[in-house]
Amino acid sequence: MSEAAPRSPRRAPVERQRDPERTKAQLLDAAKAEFGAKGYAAARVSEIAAKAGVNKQLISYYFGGKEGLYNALTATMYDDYVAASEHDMPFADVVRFFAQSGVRDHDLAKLFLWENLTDGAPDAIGVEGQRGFLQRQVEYVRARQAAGDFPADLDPEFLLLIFMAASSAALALPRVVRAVSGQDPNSAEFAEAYGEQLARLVGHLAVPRK
Amino acid sequence: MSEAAPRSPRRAPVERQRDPERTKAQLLDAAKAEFGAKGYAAARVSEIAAKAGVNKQLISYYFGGKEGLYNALTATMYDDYVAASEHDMPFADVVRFFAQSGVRDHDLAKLFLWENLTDGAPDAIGVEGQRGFLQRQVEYVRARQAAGDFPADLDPEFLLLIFMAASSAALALPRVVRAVSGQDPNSAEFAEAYGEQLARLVGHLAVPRK
DNA sequence: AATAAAGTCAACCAAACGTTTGAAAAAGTC
DNA sequence: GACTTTTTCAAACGTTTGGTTGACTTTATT
Repeated sequence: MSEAAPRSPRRAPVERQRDPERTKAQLLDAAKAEFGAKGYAAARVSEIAAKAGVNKQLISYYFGGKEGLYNALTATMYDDYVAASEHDMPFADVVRFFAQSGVRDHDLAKLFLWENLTDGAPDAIGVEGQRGFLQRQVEYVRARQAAGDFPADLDPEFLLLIFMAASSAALALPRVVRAVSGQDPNSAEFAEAYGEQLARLVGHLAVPRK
Repeated sequence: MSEAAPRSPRRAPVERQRDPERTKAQLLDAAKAEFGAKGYAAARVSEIAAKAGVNKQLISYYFGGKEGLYNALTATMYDDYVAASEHDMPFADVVRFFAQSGVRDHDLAKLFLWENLTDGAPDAIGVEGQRGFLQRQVEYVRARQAAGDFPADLDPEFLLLIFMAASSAALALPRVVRAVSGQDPNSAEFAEAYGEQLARLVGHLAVPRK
């Protein structure tokens, strides 16, 4: 082991033993998993720290405690959804997209449901981004309705609500899913089949052309 | 005050100072409110006892602790729903019924959602009653489909899931409701309007007669 | 009336939890 | 290379929480 390897001409990016950015990212990741799985009250900071592989004190150091960590997490929660609002797909596909969000990022989707069920702070952070996203969706539904995708006597706002709620069945009502269909609500197969049925239902709402 | 009132011939039911049944009922009521509002983990037994107006020790005495109380509560949770399954109404009305369950018994409906979101114990109590109720609903949807209320290419099981999830929008996604419609998701007006829209949507799915 | 049983409560306890403290090790600066 | 700041950790702390103990009061039994 005495002969040193020839010094690599291109410096590999230094593997820092200590890296605050990496540590924070690890904590946020672990927090998403823990909060998503158990909700805020049942989540344990020790568990988050263990999952992130760091000392639990760093939660206080970087985020000011459990609550601060939760806030930091939910503040950026809707960015993914907002990013996906640059669509040009038929509404049936949008619904499919929603229905599979539980498969794409299970923890995030569950966190979203916890946040809604708790519904404690009406002035929660990140709501303005969420609101903008939702408003855009409503406008989109309205346009689709004008194009004949939906009957005229249905309100676009309610239509969006109905299909967002319906899309979250696998995560919001897993026990009902199991009892009714016998399938595993978390499986990709179920999400696929469920999204397909939802899309079909949307298709049946189209106003027949004269 | 010396003249005694003429002894009432019909003995009024004795107002007992101590009444285990009444105490238990008060605890169960308070538990439903507390668990429904905050979920199991965030619920506090002291809070439940205070709300019931009794000493918290009685929770251990009668139900064997917090968990026992929760189990006793959820065990009878579906009785109301099961009782309502003696229906003969069109599916649109069933959907309206679902959509307003959050107004009829807000705590119970939220408890149901907590229970689903947690989804910890797959062998939870009371599931057999729930399962029976749901199976009956599926059969009902199937019959309605045969009668032409739904297109043939939609699965009855998925249809039930879709509309159960959609019906719970006000409770499961209150923030989305507020952001999209601006209305108070807990108001009776919203439940009314939302149920109406859901019913209309169901109506549009009916297969046109030849 | 005496006695036993059941019901209720205030005070106390042990465990769990999030946070704080104090110090060590690494990274940055001059 | 010395000095400062940043990052990390282990241990201790104070608080909260669900549960228990033992006494007291009402109800039932004889």
